[in-house]
Amino acid sequence: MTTIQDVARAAGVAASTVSRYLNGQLRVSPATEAKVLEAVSELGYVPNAQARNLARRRSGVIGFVVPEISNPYFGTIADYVVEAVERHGRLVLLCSHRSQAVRQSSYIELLASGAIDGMLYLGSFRSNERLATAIADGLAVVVVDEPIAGLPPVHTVVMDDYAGGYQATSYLVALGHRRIAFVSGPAELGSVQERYRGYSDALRKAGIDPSGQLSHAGQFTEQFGMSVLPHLLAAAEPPTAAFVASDYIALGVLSAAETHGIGVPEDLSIVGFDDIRFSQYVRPRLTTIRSPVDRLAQVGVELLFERLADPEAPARTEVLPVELVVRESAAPPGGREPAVPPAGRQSAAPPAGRQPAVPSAGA
Amino acid sequence: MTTIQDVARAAGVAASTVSRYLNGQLRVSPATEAKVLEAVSELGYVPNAQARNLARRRSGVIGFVVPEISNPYFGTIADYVVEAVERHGRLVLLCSHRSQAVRQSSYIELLASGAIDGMLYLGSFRSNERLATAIADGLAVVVVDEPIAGLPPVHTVVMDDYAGGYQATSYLVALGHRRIAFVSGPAELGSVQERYRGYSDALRKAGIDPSGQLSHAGQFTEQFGMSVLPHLLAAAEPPTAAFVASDYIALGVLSAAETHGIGVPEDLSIVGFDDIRFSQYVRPRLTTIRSPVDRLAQVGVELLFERLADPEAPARTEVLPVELVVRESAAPPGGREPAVPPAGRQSAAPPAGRQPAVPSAGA
DNA sequence: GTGAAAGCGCTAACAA
DNA sequence: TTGTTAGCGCTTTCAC
Repeated sequence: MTTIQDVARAAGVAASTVSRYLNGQLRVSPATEAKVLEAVSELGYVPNAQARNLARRRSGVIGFVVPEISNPYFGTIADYVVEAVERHGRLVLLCSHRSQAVRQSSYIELLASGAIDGMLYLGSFRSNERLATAIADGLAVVVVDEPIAGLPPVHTVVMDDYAGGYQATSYLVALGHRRIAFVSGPAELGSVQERYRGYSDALRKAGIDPSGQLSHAGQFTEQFGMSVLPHLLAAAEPPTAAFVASDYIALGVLSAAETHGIGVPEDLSIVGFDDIRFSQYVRPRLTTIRSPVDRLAQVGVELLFERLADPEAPARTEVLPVELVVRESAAPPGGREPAVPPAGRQSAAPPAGRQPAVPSAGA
Repeated sequence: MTTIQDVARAAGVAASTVSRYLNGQLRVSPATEAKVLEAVSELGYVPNAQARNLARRRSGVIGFVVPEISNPYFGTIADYVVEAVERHGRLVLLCSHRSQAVRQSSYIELLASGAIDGMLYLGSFRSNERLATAIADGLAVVVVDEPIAGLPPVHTVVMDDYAGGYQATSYLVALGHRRIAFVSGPAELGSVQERYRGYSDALRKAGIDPSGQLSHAGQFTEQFGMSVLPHLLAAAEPPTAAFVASDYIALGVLSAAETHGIGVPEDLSIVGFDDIRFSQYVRPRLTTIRSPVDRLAQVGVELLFERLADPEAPARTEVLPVELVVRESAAPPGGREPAVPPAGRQSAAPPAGRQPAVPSAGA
């Protein structure tokens, strides 16, 4: 291994000169520059990352904590995170929730030990006490995608789940549906609650009582979607539509519908959430709410670097707008012609966003 | 930040004692142990990773280089990689091919700089000169999933693509098909070529000339699958089956088939490759070759740690067995009843594996 | 079993 | 512009 000393010696200058030149902190004389450059390429010098990090008191690494990277929704975010982080000249350490580091909550130690400079946290739990402690201790973390309850003020980026729920439901209402089920992931999650709130408000606005509707909460999996369909069909008055607040679940519902001989959208309209890649390949193509995962990652990374640059700045929360993507899985009840022209992407007059905890609601 | 010196002082011992005790290199007297332990928890001491790494001359981090983590096939591997690496007490640095670090080939520098101790390389190129140089320079890398041409001897883990191609094709032949198309990803990839070789040999064994069959190579995407179907249908004598050497492509073919009114498997049988998660949710459920991604990751990580422990050991190549998973997308031609009972998973007498470059072939 | 001391390779004052 | 001098916090000989 060749060190900066070797280079300095070969170039006939001091190590600090080499260091500063290589770090662009110094305009050196052309002569020195030439000598240093030659020595570097001659010796094939590559600065030692550990030594540099020790001296700089940072690691140059950002941790990305995520439930499971095999889920393409998270994987897509990861790709954008890597891209954004590396644009900042740093690297990404991957921590699956399934993994040791996270299970033992030792990802907090990753921060404490300086192995990572900051952390993008994407959790699928309602709350996380150790995370709360870490944030309170001043560790640099940005919460992403799923709001975590009970945390000290912290930079956060989430989708506008409320607006998404509102748009999806309004669209179904506009198509003429009156019995619209709500199917979603774990009921304790903030994102799920927001989507439900949007759904409820859209129903109320149409004079429909949300409490009279079918509602099922489970996991964000196809399996849950498949298992939930029979429950929908078994109702005294089965719904003619469902707002399925996750494309994964929606794909399962679609699959089960085919098995049960239920036509989509003739017998059952479905609007999903997320717009994962597969949603445009299934039949019928899934009408869904597109959430901007690219923005989520970019904004998350930006906030983290802001936090790193200014630990004192007040915590911000960014709520990213979503949009309805009209495809084939929703139509007027009974297979009638569309009452509303579903031309391209459109939004059904979304309300302002997540913030208004109590938007204009009818009984 | 509390340092090991602080702990030593508080415990009334030397820093080296604390260090050795904490690293389990030393049995200390109960009295010292108690004092050290108390000081540690009292002060909330967490060792500084940079300093430790500098002294130890390692980073404790393994790099995982991958085309794009949003692809669930790779994402699944990543989950297993993280798990296996953390079992070894190390961490995983994620490098997408799309990312800066990899595009500039500077992931080589990650190794040279000591930012990572070793690298799991998953590439989707036929060859990579800089990688070859790095390996020749003695950097610790293990090539995974896709063989790379022109590399010095290096630990490698791949699927038994040849056997997979052979099994898939034999199965279609056994069902009674005689016109079996081959659809796959980039023709220059070693894995694709192996699958084709298995396909060809299986055909020859059945007395079918592979050169008389339709063959299309493209990308590993649904889009390519959708675009390829019309070419299949346009043939003078359209194939009654296709070995689609990637589930992604197969999903696209399935989707296009529905659009074109082609029944699967009645009009066209399809066998995929990989057995990605979605393959069991599409209709018809995809009959495919399951490749053991969990094993791939585990073995890859094992080999890397072997390499780290013994840089001199000769390079090994592990070829992982695959298996046919029979579901619904393949049936006898013309929708007749199965000529072969497709009970559960079964394999159609796979030949030995990848190694025999020229297995028993009939004209 | 324990301590003192010498680095690991780099950066960052402070001088010159 | 360049060199000198201290460390960064930990591990690891080598004595005791």
